[in-house]
Order: sequence, then structure tokens, then C-alpha cells
Amino acid sequence: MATNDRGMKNSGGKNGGNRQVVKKGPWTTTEDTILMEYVRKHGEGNWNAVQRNSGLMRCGKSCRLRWANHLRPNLKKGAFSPEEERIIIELHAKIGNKWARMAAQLPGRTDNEIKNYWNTRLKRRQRANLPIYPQELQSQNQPEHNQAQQSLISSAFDPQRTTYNNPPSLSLLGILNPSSMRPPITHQFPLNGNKNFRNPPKGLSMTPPSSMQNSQFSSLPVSVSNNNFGHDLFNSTPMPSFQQTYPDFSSTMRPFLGNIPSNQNGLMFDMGINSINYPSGQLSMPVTTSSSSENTSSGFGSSDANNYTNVGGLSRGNSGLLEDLLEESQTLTRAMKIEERGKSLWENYGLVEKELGDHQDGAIFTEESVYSFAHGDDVTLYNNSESSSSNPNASPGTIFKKEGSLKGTNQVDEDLMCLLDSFPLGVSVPDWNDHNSKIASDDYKAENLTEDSINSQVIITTNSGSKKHELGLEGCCWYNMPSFC
DNA sequence: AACACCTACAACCGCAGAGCC
DNA sequence: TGGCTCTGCGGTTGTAGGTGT
Repeated sequence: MATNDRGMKNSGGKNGGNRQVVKKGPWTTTEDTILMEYVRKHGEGNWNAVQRNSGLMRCGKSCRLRWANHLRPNLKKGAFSPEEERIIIELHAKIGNKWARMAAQLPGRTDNEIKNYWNTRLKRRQRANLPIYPQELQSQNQPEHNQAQQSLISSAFDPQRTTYNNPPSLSLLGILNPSSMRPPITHQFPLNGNKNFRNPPKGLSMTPPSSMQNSQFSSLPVSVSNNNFGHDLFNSTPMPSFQQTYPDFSSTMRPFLGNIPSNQNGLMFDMGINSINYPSGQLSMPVTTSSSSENTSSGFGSSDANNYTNVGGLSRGNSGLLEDLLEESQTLTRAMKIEERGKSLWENYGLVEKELGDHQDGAIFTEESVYSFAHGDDVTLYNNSESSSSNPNASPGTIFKKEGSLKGTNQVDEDLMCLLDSFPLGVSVPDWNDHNSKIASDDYKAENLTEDSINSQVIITTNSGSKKHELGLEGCCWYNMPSFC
């Protein structure tokens, strides 16, 4: 961007009386220098003070943006690597337009960068009449590929009774991250004396968080048709509205397990969708899907924001914690089912790295691998050919994990599952403000990410006993980021 | 050369949550 | 409790540069 003053404006601002001249438009190198110097001296934050104390004719927001997107250390500039692209796609599939959260999991990248990338990519793919997600990710959820999962789900739920389809699966880490998923459940959903969720108050109105109302819902699959909600593997378990008849959760399912509408991602991982609404709510493009032609779920098909907001269930922002946690746990268990597929989800998508050194035919990114990536687990991407040479017990398509990598995650998840198994119908949900999230973030925080150039394996080193809450994903401190520059 | 279109990027805007008083 | 400020997020817009016609 040019560094002229072309964009200089004398904006009186919206403050009426205090009509301070605020410069807009591109930043000059001089301004950058001033800002950097200011931050060096005073640290970041208190951005409005920058304007007052530094002489910069920029509003605090502008300063913060400039710093965050351009001036802060360890920013990674340049095109996204295939690896990053895969991660973005996977993350977007899971969490939708949560750019900040994506950025938190892509060291050195900014939300703005990711957002721009995605929007550009979206346009490109739309123009090319391509699905925004790899078709493999959709086919991955074909019933024939996950019959067990499907039967499991089907046995528990009748999609027709559901008010809306499922949400993207939020990452466990994101869920546990207080800054992103903190709304205390107890505040939103008063418990009865037994602290039992079984019978939530009728007419309970849950206001979805702004992110749902705006960004997420803007991309909700309002115009979905011919879908097969209820069989969604990737985004998991459809849940009935709390205003609906409850299925029996006692065996395999639990209340609050993913009782949230899906964004576009849910659609993409669903089967048989024919059209989809895209982020920003502006696009709807045909998607080549499976041959599912029957409209089996008008309820789902008509799933929309209103449906969601009016439902008596919980919103993503205020209820997804526990169910997402469980959902993630279940997702992990699905890895072993998916792994047999043996074909890269990304191969046809052009994102498979073909040259992978000793190991390979191609690293395969699965939902789980990205999941693990996002959760700071040690993950070695499995691939088709890696087998006996490196692991005598391995077979093609085996997921390799560093010892103890997923273990920690599974352990906690299992603990939670066991906990809830013990209380299938009523779970006392603690206030999520406190130690729960801290404990979890300790265990799952992705401490370091390196891309092993030799093995072409994404390795996320987990430092399981570390503490440093301040290094949560959302509040990621770039000083601790690995430098990519 | 002129124009249109596309892409990538930068920046702004509005909104909402959190914290403070 | 309400108002104010700060901060962060997501959506949108603007612009430079590249490319094709």
C-alpha cells in the first residue's frame, strides 16, 4: 500500500464536541515508526492513549489494527502455504468465520489476512463453481462411510424432530478458552435444585451471541435443501431442540451435545446439500454433492437463524461448552473410522503435498489431524504409504501419533465422558469461568508448532504440564510465537 | 493504449463484551 | 445499576497492481 496521504481525512469523528482530527487511510512509514516506538516504550494496549501521547493523528482502533496486522513482531507475511491453507479450510469448516480464532492457530497470521484469503478464495471457487470445501470432506460423511456413526446418531435422534441442524464443531481448545467460550452456563440456563438439565425452563430465551447473530448466522444454511441432517458425521450429532421431545440420552447421547445450528460448514459436511449459503450471507452456490435426493428433513432444511434463535435450546455461545467438549471427544474416536479411507481428502482439492520426503505418497489431513493440531497435540499426519518402515505396526492409512500425544486429550475427554456417563440425565455444570478452563487450557495448549521439513509432517509439540494461561489461543502473544520470518 | 475485470491487501465501520467508576 | 471507555471481532469497502481483451 502506498504511503502517501491520499487517504487523509479530517474526520470530526462521532464525538461531537471533541472534534479531534483523525487521520484515515494508509499509514505512512513515519506513522509506523511513531507507533512502533510508542509500543516499544509503553507496551501494547490502551490504544486510545497512543493518539493522545504520541501525536499520531490516528484513532486507537486504527493504531491497534495497524500494530496487530502489520507492525507486531513475528508476523508472517506472504502467501499462505498449502499447509496453512489446509488448516484454514479445516478450521473454517469447523468454526466458520471465526477469523480471530483461526489466526490464533496460525502463528504469524492475522485474522484480517485469513479473512481476506478466505473471501478471495470463496469468490474464486464460486466463480469456478466449486464447493468451498473439498468434496472429500463431504463424501467423508456419506452414510456408507460411517454407518456406525450414522446408526449411532440415528438411533438417538430423529432428525425430523430437530429444529435445526448442528453447529460447526468448535475446537476443544476454543471451547475451553475462556476468552472465546466463556459465557457461564449457569447464568444463561438456570439450573434447578438438582442442577439437572433435563427440564430446562420452558420459554427460556437464549440470545445467541453476536457472533452467531451476525457472522455465524449470516452464513447459516438458510437455503438448504435436500439434506440429510442427522447423519452428519463431521459436525456431529444433531440434537433436538429442548422444546422438542427428548430422545433417550441415557445410553449413547447426552443432552446438550451439539444442540446448535450449523453454519455453512455443517452443511458441507453434511450429505446431499444442493446449495449453500456462504459467509457474509451473500452467496449461494450450487454444490456438487452426493446423490442424496430426498428431502428427508424439512425441519433441518428450513433451519435458519430464526429457528435457532427462537429455539429454547442453547446457543453456541452460551451452551456449547460441555456438549462441544463431548462432541470433540467423540470426534476423536471417529478418527479410527475415517482413517481407513486411505485417500487424501485433499488430493482432489489440490492441497496435498505430493513431495513428502521419505514417507510418502501424501500426507493426509483429516479432521482429526487438524483437530489435534488445533489442540496442541502431537500429531504426525498419517499417510497412505507410511507403514512398516517406520512403524512395524502400522498399516497404510494409519494415524501416527507421538507417544502421549493424543493421550492427554483423550484422557481428559474420556474422563469427561466417564463423568457424564455417570450422570447421563443430569449434569451439574460448573461455572466455566474458573478453573475448568484453566486446567484444560494448560493441557491442550498448542505450545509450539513446527513443520518438519524433512518428514513433511506437521508436528505440534504439546507441553502438557505447562501453565502460562496467558498464552491461550485467543490471547496469543506474538512474543511467544515461533518466528516464520 | 484504454478499458474492464480480478486479486490481494489495507483499512474502516459497527457492534458487542468486559472492565471500571 | 447504568454509563462510559476500551478492546476485539467480523463485515465491508476502497485501492493498487496484475491480467486479459
